[in-house]
Amino acid sequence: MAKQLPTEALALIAERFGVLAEPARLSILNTLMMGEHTVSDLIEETGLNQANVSKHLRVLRLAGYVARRKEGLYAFYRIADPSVEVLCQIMCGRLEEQAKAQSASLAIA
Amino acid sequence: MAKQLPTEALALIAERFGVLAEPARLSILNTLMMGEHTVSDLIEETGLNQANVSKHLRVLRLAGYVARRKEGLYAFYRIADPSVEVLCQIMCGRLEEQAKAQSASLAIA
DNA sequence: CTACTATATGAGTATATGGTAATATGGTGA
DNA sequence: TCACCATATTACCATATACTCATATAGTAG
Repeated sequence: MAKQLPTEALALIAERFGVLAEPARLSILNTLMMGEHTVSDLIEETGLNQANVSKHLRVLRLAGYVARRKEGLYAFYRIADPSVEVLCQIMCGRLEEQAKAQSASLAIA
Repeated sequence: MAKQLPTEALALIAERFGVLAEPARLSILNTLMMGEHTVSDLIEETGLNQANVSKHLRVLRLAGYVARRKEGLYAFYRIADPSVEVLCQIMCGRLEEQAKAQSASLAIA
């Protein structure tokens, strides 16, 4: 089915996954899935501090997951890549299945 | 569409993404997508050393991405979670789109 | 201009993790 | 038993990165 991917491709893919491998960034993305938000909104919603949110947004933006729109003093961020939601849904589905399987095996034992 | 996920769920999801955020592990998974392999096979296919492959396999196994079958001296590993392939395909698709968009914008400039 | 606000960034620190070498484990065969 | 093999694990080091504090940038209002 799949061919061996070249080293560079693997590195790029790993990097993209790495951007999602952070609870803080997932929290930001999760909030943005409900619509466009300013940085201030995100600070409030996620409970993270300002510098932290700003830095994570930078990472997300450089990876192409989110996009920015400036308006006056405010910066509005939004999801720029619809696949984010799909990826998270798949992960959530996996977690649920594994939790179910685990509780089932515990019930047997 | 999506609700705010609890902190614990975010941490778990991040951890799962983190397991995929490693070129070496992706290389192993990529090889396993072509079928069951022994550790020795994987060492040869990926070019990684023995300890390294063994460690990454442990991480993949604990995360539920791969499963192990022992037979005599050999350990056979296989993909245990079909969503791995989907996740990687989505990522590859993103990379291609972004590369296309980037070259297009360069052509304009 | 100054003062204020929202956001971005730089420096420093602490922690996590990948790579490697050495060793341990466990199965096989003489 | 011993020798050998495949795999797993441990210890150590080096690097990467997330968090915090402080500061910079930039827009707005007076």
